[in-house]
Amino acid sequence: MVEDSSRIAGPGLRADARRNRGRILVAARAVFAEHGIDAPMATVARRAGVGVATLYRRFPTRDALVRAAFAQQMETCARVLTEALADPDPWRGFQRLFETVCELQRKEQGFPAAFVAAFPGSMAEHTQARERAEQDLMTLVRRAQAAGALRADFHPSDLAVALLSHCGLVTALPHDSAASRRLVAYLLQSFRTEAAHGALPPPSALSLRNLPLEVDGSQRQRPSRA
Amino acid sequence: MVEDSSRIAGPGLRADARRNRGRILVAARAVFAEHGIDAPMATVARRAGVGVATLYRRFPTRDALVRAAFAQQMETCARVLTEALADPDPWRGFQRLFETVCELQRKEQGFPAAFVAAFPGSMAEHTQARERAEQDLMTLVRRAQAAGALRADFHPSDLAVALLSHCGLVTALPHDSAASRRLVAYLLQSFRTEAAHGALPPPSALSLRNLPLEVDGSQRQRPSRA
DNA sequence: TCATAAGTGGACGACACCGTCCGTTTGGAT
DNA sequence: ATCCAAACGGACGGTGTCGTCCACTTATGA
Repeated sequence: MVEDSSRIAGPGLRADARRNRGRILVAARAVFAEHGIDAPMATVARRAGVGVATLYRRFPTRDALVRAAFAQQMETCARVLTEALADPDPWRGFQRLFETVCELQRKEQGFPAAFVAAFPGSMAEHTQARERAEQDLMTLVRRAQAAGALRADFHPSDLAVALLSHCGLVTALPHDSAASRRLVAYLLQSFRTEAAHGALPPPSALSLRNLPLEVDGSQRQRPSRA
Repeated sequence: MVEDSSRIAGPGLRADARRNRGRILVAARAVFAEHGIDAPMATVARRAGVGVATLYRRFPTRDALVRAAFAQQMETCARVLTEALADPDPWRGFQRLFETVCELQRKEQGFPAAFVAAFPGSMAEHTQARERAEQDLMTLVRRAQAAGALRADFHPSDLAVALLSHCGLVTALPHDSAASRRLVAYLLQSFRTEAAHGALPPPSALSLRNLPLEVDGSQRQRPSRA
């Protein structure tokens, strides 16, 4: 533990540079949460109190910034998976894993978009960590199934499906945590073996006509433009 | 039925104008499906074989274009709801409603984004239709609950939650219909009273490391920018 | 056939974001 | 105290989208 905050916020950097790097990451999370994952780089820079050049020098591409900004959350996910694996009750581990990741997505507003965007190729560095994670997940799933708690036809990819759909929900309704909780509860119940139809969290206040979204032109989109 | 295609494609318009209007709507659906809901207006115009001015004259805002482009799908949703209400078996009606809307979201690629974007305020014109839809939905839900098929603590807003999360999923994985089907099946099962854990459709090919998404800068986002 | 109003298309100015270049400032080692 | 490489910030040219304006074309009714 010789290098302390150095590792998280950049080693071999001059003191001021390291400080700025940290500020940028904080600002990035805030801005991404507020304006979506592709807010102008300049906005992040301004919020961090640095010039654009500094931002670009530290993070050459938006992708690099996004990844760095949410690396901590990604690590949390991995840690939670490890903890889940360590739980003597595999179903409880599985449940906590899912609930915790969803809670993270709900709370860290910019995270869901980053989460979805992070799945793709690139991220070559993390490939190994990912492979490990996938192994762990498979083990957890098998154990929970062997314990008779997780339905036998549950497939590990179902977790990704569930997490991605939850991402979509919290992106559409960033402030309706009731909705998120409901979805999580429903999904967990459908993953269980027995229809242990327990009590659900309270429903969302959502109705077909009252939805807290704006309509202005700029909206969520997909890949390239033209 | 005096005015025929006039109503769908613009009344009181000159013949050529009406034709162009139709072309624009077709082009818009295609472009939105391919490039996301905020592809450049010029792209739509080019694809439709008209000038930008024509596009803007007919649809002053992107929002108007989106709404018009997917009005048909919205109407389909409403029709399906009516059909569901007419089904003697309320649970089957409910199930078909959910499955059909999800199928529509899956097939009409641009539709999910439009669906999410359409919920918000504006749309004042359709408010009445919406209120009607909400009434119908509540009736359907109550009937299905009375029949003992839909769990008693199901809340109408849960349908919106389910649909929105499904939107998120198909937006993230536009080509993985297996994932969509799985989610639909899981949700329907968790809505049922008895844990009639029937067979699920085949799982998605999704894994933690292999995901068919791109990473380039332009990404899904939320409302305003700065 | 003709008159004309409705319709059309592309050029154009305004604007926002991107990412780099460069002159200035500053941390930290001697 | 001095020095310089590292770090900084803002200005700037490039690019792409928006939405309007206007001169030209065409459908339609007399």
